[in-house]
Amino acid sequence: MRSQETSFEVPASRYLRSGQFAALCRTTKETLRHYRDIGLIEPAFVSESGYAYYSPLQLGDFMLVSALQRAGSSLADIGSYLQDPQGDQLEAIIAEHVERLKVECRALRVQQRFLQKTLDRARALNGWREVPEGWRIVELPEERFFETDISELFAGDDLELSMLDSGAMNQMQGSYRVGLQALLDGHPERDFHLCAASASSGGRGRRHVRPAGRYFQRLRCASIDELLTSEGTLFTAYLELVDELRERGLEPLGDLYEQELSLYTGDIAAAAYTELSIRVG
Amino acid sequence: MRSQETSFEVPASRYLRSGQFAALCRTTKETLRHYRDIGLIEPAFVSESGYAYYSPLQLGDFMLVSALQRAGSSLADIGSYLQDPQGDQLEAIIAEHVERLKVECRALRVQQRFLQKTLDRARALNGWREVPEGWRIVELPEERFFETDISELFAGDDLELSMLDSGAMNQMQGSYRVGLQALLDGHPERDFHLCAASASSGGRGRRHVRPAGRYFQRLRCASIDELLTSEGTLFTAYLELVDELRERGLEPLGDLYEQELSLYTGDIAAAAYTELSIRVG
DNA sequence: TCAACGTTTACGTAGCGTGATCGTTT
DNA sequence: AAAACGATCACGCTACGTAAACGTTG
Repeated sequence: MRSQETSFEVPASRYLRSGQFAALCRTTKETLRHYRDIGLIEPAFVSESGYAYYSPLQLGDFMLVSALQRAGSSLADIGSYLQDPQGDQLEAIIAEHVERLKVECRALRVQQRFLQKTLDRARALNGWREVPEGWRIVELPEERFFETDISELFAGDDLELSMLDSGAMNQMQGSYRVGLQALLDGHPERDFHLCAASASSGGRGRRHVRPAGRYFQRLRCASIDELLTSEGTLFTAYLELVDELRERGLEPLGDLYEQELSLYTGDIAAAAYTELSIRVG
Repeated sequence: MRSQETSFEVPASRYLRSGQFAALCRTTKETLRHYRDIGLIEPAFVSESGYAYYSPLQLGDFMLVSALQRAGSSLADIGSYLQDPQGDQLEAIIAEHVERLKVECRALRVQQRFLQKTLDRARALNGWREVPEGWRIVELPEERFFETDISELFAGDDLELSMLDSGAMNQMQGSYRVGLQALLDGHPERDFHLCAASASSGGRGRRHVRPAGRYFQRLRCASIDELLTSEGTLFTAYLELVDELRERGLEPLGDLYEQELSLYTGDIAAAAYTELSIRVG
């Protein structure tokens, strides 16, 4: 347990065996062994019995490798960069990868927001299980968001897909607002808005505030078939909602909000759940 | 090019072929095909000729899949979750993965800082190429950082490794401060500090400000052998620096700062570069 | 008719994980 | 002497990528 070819005594206590070093790097022995096999990170020395010993300083090497790896380099590439650590090549590579990591970090935050929203919708849909009647009255706090007027979409003949390109990430979860007056007039399509809690910088949406208050809330289950076929009568469900309100002696006091609750849209015939909310007296 | 079994006419223009949908998802056709093979994301319908058509709505599915995947799920698991989108299982899974993404996002930022620092060090080391004399006088701005007193480490017999466990990430890049008086007394080890620009919340380090001014800067190249063997004379290089200053008629006016510039520590015999800075009149 | 695009099949690849078997350290 | 740890070898696995051969669309 002592280095043979070096000129000095190695204080053994300062070196780590593969398992310990793996724990320090928060990885496994096998990964370290793989790196040895391809000549990426060699142990500081190897004992006569074949045990590999690493210096704690080599944690820096491992961090460099794993950072470059997550930034998209192959282990082979990383190995060749490390052959000449002083070269400009490594410098350029790192500079590029710092940028990539920034981008990936932003993407991660977007994905996290997406999952959080999906989770919220799943919980909301689960919540409706305890309301077999399909409606309820709830107190909602004030909420602020950005919105885009998409009334024009219903004027033309076919759906404009270009909007999916930019900002599609945040707007995939459908969330809509219909102006109260247009709703009462029987023409919801004339004041129809897409709501998004996108980043404050994104898009040219306008701010909107949904006031706090008592809301009549209703679960709506619409098949995609219905949505695709009912060209003229796309909004009948909205109009029926107004009738339903009056039957119960409730007066609509504000705009109508619709929130998608569906999770999986792969099956084209699957049901699409949405939550309708409208402020009442 | 018309769906056979559905009861309504499909407006073909609203569906995307595999390549288009792949572009929308920012992935490749092959990935989509793989997902078809394992039954993860099926196309909305398949034409008689065998072409797969996807609905733009399915972008949501793809995003859910890729978000869960990056959070650590296998495609097989994701597939079984999606079998029952309403179940509590998916809800629990997502909740867990939101947490994992948060953690990974923090780790990514740490890795990015690490790469940035590595890049800075590489550039600094490259900069010394144009200074063959090995020293120069530079103007440095004020800099603030946190530091930990590690004088005790040099009192005991062997190096304390426990500090590597917590906060090792930010402290791997060696950056040290030696008090001027201790330096002039010939005992640098009595006032020795580890500097780290860690997150403001991290650790119980104390703040320190390096004042702006004219600094005498010197590149030092020490072999790891030297660092490991020279138990008592670990700091001779510091003391020689003070002599060197006086020979040039310069008076040391502040603490000594040492900054690691080495990139690759894997080879035990490799040289370790550090940059010494001390304020002068 | 041609370019661009699509599908299927078969096989290849990177970065490890998983035993099984054996030796080492404490 | 036992339990924990480590090494080596061979094979397996996931999530795709690639090449070939051929059909489809505009």
